[in-house]
Amino acid sequence: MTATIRSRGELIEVGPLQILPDEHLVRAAGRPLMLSIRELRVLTELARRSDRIMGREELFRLVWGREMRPGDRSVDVYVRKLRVKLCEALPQWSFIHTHFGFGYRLSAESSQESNDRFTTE
Amino acid sequence: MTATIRSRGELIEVGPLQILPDEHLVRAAGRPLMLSIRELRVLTELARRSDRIMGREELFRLVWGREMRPGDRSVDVYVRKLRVKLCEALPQWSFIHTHFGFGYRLSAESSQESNDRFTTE
DNA sequence: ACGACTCGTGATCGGAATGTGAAAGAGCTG
DNA sequence: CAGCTCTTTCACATTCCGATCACGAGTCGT
Repeated sequence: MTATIRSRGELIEVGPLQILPDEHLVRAAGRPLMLSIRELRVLTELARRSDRIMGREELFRLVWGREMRPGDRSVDVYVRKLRVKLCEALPQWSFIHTHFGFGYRLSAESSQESNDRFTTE
Repeated sequence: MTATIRSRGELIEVGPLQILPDEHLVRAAGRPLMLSIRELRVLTELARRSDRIMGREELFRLVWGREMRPGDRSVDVYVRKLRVKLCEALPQWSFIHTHFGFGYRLSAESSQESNDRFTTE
């Protein structure tokens, strides 16, 4: 293998994340992330609609290819798994944001720029 | 370079606020605001009639879908919640103005009248 | 100034939505 | 089969929201 990065197919960039769905590859600041198939699919669908809120049902339909049964927590579980791996790779960033009652939103936000409002103490 | 924001459905703009009711999303100077369902509904109804005074009863009817009982302070409470979040996001701006005895009015007014255009990265 | 009414604001409470860890099930490989 | 990884499901913990209350501050009429 050469060191040349040849990216075929779709490339989705969200902040320091590079997602190449067709190559089953995600890079966090250049470093490859080890994701399972489901994890990759969930992240990909979220990334395709980054900065927008995605309902659980919609996300489930896109990833699992069928309707979500009421009470199904699969989406939450995989969001959790992704958060853990993303936080391990890029601790100062947060990516998957919960919108209570609606769903999730993928946006690259660094903790540095968003935490400057608490000046007390 | 910001990617094109694909926004479907209604878009209401009030100064530096972008409200997308169908996406359950509000942007303050481009940054997403975390609002609850009720908060979003109240802000949306106010924004649909921006620069006009809206009575509590009318606002309550539109958001809650029923008649307001006398002494109900729900509208006030949610106006308060919205003010807090809007002020956190855009301290230089004031949006929800009280008209004593009548109701509230949504208008984007900047306290720094000079040159403070909101920066759009 | 006084009282009556309106509004601001923090607090509480129950229920619901979400976070989280782990067990159980399914599939794959040697 | 034995061991592994991934997926699904479950149970419990935690957080959040919405409704309401209480009290203080503000506003208006007299």
